[in-house]
Amino acid sequence: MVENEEVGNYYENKDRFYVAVDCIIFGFHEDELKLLLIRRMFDPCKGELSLMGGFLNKGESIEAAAERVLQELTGLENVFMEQIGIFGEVNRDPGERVLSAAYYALINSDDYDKVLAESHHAVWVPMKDIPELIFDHNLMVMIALKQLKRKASVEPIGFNLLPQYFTLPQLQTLYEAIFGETLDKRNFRKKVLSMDVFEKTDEKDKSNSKRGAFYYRFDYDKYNALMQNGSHFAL
Amino acid sequence: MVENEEVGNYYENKDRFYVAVDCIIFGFHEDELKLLLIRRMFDPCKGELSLMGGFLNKGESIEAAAERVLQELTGLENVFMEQIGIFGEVNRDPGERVLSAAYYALINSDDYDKVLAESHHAVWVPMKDIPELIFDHNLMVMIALKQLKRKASVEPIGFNLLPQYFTLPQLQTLYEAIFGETLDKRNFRKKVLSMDVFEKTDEKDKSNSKRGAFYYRFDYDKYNALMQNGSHFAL
DNA sequence: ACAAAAGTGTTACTTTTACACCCATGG
DNA sequence: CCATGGGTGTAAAAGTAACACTTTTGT
Repeated sequence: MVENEEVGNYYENKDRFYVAVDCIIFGFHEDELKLLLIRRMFDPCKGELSLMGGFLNKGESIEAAAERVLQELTGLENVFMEQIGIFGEVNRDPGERVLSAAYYALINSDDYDKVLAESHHAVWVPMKDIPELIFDHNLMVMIALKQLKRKASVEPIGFNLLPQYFTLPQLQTLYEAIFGETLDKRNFRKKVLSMDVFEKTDEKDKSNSKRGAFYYRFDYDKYNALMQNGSHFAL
Repeated sequence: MVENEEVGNYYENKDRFYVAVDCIIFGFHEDELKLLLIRRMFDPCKGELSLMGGFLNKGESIEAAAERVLQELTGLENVFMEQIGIFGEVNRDPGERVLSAAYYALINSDDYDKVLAESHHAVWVPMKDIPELIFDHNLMVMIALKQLKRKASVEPIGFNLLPQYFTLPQLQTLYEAIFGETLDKRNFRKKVLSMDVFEKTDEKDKSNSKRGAFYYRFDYDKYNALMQNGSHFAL
């Protein structure tokens, strides 16, 4: 018995579902990897912490919805985002059946619209202090972190969490935070610099030491050129 | 202006969407990696090739829907499946707006319900000969293959494509098919056997040579035990 | 006897890890 | 002048990649 042999009315009497997007927004501040969460001032789960989310609209692609939701909280556009999947357990949202497409985003935690974020009661929470969140948001965070680790070990996406100019000690601390392990200073620098996609500047950051550490910037052009030729990035 | 400050009726007047699941079903036969596709005997796109799909039902998790769809075609249960993401471009399905969650599955291409598959006009197509499929199914296939490669290099999932008993030459051919590159016989065997999760039998497969190759089987218990102790699989 | 696939070790090379001291500067 | 973080090279170890001949057996 092949149910589909019927003709026409293919979409008739199929069920339709609410679809949300939720954003796992990573930032890096005070040597820690953090998430931008919101304190919900609305039901369901008023007063609790959750990821920033929103509903998918008619005529809007899922990716566009994720970008819109991120922008509604941070004012940012053209941010590095990656889908981690759709979450569709029947009772994940106790209020109504809602499917949720989760995306993680990497932002520079100095450079976003703080007033806008404030209006959503947003707070930065260090990864190691993430409390219980609503629904299946803790699961989403766990998977996002796993995917971030994997991706960061294979593509230079960490820079999205730093300002344009950054020092090597900063970069190392960032990667230590992402991978959750300490790295050898000399080996780290050796590897990073051997990629030849960093441009050293003459400026120094003296906020962390008397001597000061040189600022570098990531050279996207060099990087793209290398990628053409089958090179491979790995940290 | 924070749109969400309103109370109650949270889900009111949000849009609802059709949600489908599509299965990228991998098999391995005649030294080739293949996909199980269906010739559509129904609209839209009647007569064309597509992935096996189906609509998500009320009260059914997305994962359950994927398992059901796979079973509708193959009769199989408890199959290795993994989500590759949700596809939500507005016009991906020209008939109606439908979101689709894509899953890939690994099955043993000798062991499924062929009559059932036949009734859906299913055909095995070698990966290298995949023609143009409907909608965004080619994109899904591409991403599934990428994910399969990555996963296979880090977890022993290839066995799902083979019968319980298999020979090392078979195993090697499989991995060559997955990765799309030839592997050194001695290095391959060395690595595989060094993992100590294979049990050699006394039986030989003589279908490919006069001498015959010993059958092995994958020992899931040994594997799980090793994984507990922080070991790491990689091919 | 021979064709055809199965099976088997060693060496060079590349990558990864471990490790300790001097430098520059503001206070 | 000294405390603090920034910067630098080398050697051992592990892992990966390259490579050729012998074995078995059905025809």
